[in-house]
Amino acid sequence: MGPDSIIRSLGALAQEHRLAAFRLLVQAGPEGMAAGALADALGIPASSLSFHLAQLSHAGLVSQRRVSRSIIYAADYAAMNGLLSYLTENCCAGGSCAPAATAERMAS
Amino acid sequence: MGPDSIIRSLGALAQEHRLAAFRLLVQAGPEGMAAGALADALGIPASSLSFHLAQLSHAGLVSQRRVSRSIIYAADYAAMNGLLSYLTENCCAGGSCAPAATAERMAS
DNA sequence: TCCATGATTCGATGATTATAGAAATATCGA
DNA sequence: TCGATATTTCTATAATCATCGAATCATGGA
Repeated sequence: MGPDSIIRSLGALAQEHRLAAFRLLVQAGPEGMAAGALADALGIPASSLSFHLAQLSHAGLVSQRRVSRSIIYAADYAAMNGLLSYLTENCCAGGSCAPAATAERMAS
Repeated sequence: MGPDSIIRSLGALAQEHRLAAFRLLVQAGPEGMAAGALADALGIPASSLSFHLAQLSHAGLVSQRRVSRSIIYAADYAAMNGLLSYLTENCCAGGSCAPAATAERMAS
């Protein structure tokens, strides 16, 4: 996971609607959510959402599969893992800013 | 740390020169680095770097202090911690994509 | 085949971001 | 005070990004 891919991922999440969409997909779990359901939940036009989903997809943060007429999007946990790993290893002075929440979860 | 601040932080890091600058600052440690030294290391004009540092600063990811004629920038580990915490808690389905690297570091 | 549905692509527009030289500001030493 | 140094602010320009209606594409049912 090179800096280029990291920058694409960061850029993909650095936008109100895309961050919200990704959070919804994470909540939705591996089942994912149809594009239409996402557009409804976010209250934005389908064509706008499609633009944003394309960026998340290009960054590798979401996967998509067609089920009948719907296209179902799902968060890619491995990609998110890669992003967090990069940030932790390269932007954190040897873990000195590893989130406490993660530490706690790891300990339990 | 609300979504607004998170988006600013993500956007601040989602750029080649800014990500590189932030990584250098993390490597530099709490002592930080002068703006000029950063510009040299990155090979970009001072005015361009100043623009980028302003964004990192606005996002709260770096602090600055004047020492004689130089302005020394330093990474803000607490802010980075906040960003990682948010991503882990809101974009990670209950820690299912917590980076292994963090887990290992926590265990040692 | 024809129509309705779910979604993407196209196209135009406005907004934001990146770049970098020139000018301005702040500090220090002579 | 004057000049040199370190940095930022100003200004203009180019490039990228966001929005959304209209047109298009894919699928399934009558």
